[in-house]
Amino acid sequence: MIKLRDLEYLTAIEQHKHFGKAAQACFVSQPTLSGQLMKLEQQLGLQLVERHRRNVMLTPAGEELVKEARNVLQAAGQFESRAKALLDPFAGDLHLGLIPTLAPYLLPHIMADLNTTLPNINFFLHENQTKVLLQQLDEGKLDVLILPYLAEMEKFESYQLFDEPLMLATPKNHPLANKKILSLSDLQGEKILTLADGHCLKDQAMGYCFAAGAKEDNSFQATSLETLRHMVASGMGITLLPALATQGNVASDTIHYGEFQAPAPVRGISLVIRPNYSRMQCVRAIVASVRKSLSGIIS
Amino acid sequence: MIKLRDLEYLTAIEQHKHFGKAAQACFVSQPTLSGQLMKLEQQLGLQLVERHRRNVMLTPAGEELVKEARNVLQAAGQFESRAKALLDPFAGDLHLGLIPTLAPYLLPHIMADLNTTLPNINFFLHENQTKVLLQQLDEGKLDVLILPYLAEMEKFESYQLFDEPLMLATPKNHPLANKKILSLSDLQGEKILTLADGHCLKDQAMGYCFAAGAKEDNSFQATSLETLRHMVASGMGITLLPALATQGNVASDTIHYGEFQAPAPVRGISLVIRPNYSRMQCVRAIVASVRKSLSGIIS
DNA sequence: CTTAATCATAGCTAAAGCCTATCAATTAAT
DNA sequence: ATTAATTGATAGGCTTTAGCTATGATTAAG
Repeated sequence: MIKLRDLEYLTAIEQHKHFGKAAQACFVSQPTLSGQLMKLEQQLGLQLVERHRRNVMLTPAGEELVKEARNVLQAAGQFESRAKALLDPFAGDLHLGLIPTLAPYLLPHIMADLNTTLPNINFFLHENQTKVLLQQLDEGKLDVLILPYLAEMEKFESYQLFDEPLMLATPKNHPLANKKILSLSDLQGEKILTLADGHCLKDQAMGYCFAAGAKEDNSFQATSLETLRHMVASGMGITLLPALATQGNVASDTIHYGEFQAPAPVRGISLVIRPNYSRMQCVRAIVASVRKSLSGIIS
Repeated sequence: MIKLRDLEYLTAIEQHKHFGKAAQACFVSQPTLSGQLMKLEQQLGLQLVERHRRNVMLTPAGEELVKEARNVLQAAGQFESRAKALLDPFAGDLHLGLIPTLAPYLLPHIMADLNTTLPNINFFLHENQTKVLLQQLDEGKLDVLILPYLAEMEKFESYQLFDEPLMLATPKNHPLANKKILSLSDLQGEKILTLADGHCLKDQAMGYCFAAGAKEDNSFQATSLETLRHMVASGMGITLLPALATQGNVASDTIHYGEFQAPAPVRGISLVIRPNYSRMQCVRAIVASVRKSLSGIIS
């Protein structure tokens, strides 16, 4: 296998037409350069340099190969400079995955600060259900997930970001809308509107509801939180909504969002990465940024 | 300095996503590839590979650098294949220098065989006076000279090709034209037409003439052999012409070419190269070819 | 004839690449 | 659940090689 150093020696010879000066330019001794060049010639099986006391000159083959050598060295230089450019741990593309019940309500709160603290990161946002996100994370298509932590994620590495309370969404005229102090047990006997299968929010919310003695309203399954919200607004039932989705006074004239007393149902939002993920500095910065952004919004 | 082998390891990892298989593809052991790749990462200061038991994947930086690495390796491959193509010692360009008093008369005899025996050599023909040719040979602008050997060429390497006799060119009606047996001493008292200064033929011919007691005709100096020949044809004098220039019956109706008896004046035509010239096989082939071509023409 | 310049040679050292053997962690299977 | 197999990392040792200094040989120049 050819060696880059030898190509440097060859081009130096071409440049200086003098072994001593060429060696000096390569920061090696003259015998070293002489020897390596001879080895190169031997390896290639052809003479590259005509050696005369007063006048070193390249053979035609040498001239030809110097051109090729310069190409190789230039490519190698580009490799190194590209590597140097990639050295900045806070630069490059980063693919962030979020679930649909979180993305539209969380992103407005966090993107501004993320773009400020990591100005050289290009964020690509991917919205998908948990199962898909985990698959894509594992495959390397995604770098970072932000979603409710589940036990099945233990093979990954995760950082707790914040606990998002689940609020009770009821029509304004619903009996529970007036209850000052709300507890899960108040749900006993209620029928709860739910999201479609596959949304982890459904599983989580219904987990709390079942435990409290509520039932799923099987007559309907919403495919998005907004659909769910509109169903509540039109008086078709009640449901649990994550706190971030209740902010901004959306439909606040027709829907009442009730807060449960402790222990309130929550979903623990975490940042999830592959173990050994290469850009830990970046991850730490994201964790810090998101926690900071959320600190004023969710206790 | 980056090493090409490391780039091969990197691209192999990218291809196989598996250390063992990548190592096998590179014909090294798995620990070797692992270690070298780690060293490369350390050297660049950035992680290129995410290592998982089931699933090796490249980091974004790794993906970027694999592209660069392939560029480098491709350039290196081109270097090697170019070197291989240059291996043929009987191929490539060859710059041949000849003097004006030889080139037009010799080349027709030798080029056919040269092109046959060295079909992959491109001959470039350069016509100049000896001094210029030697200078250009020394500078590497020329590869091979064919000219009369002079003592000042001893710093070069030379191969005797043939001895070219000098003939006496006289007008048909000149007294010496009828002499059957011609010797140098017959020139005593004659005035000899000569070439311009700088042509080595002048020095050689006049050397013989002076020794024989002839004189230079200072009233005129020809700038080419053809001019000289025409001057003889028009009866302006006599001169010595190299044998090859007298062949083909040029102006044979007005000029008589007389052959000297032994020891006849000759010029020894040699092939001259730099010592250590790289294409000796080629040179030997040329020497053999020229000798062969001339064998039937000049004893 | 001597001096200076220049490339090659000799002998040595230190580093680097590579190997085998083994470990540790994970996955798959009995 | 325990065992077997897979896979990348680690340890230790061997061999090659790139590099050095010192010196030699040859040529050009004063």
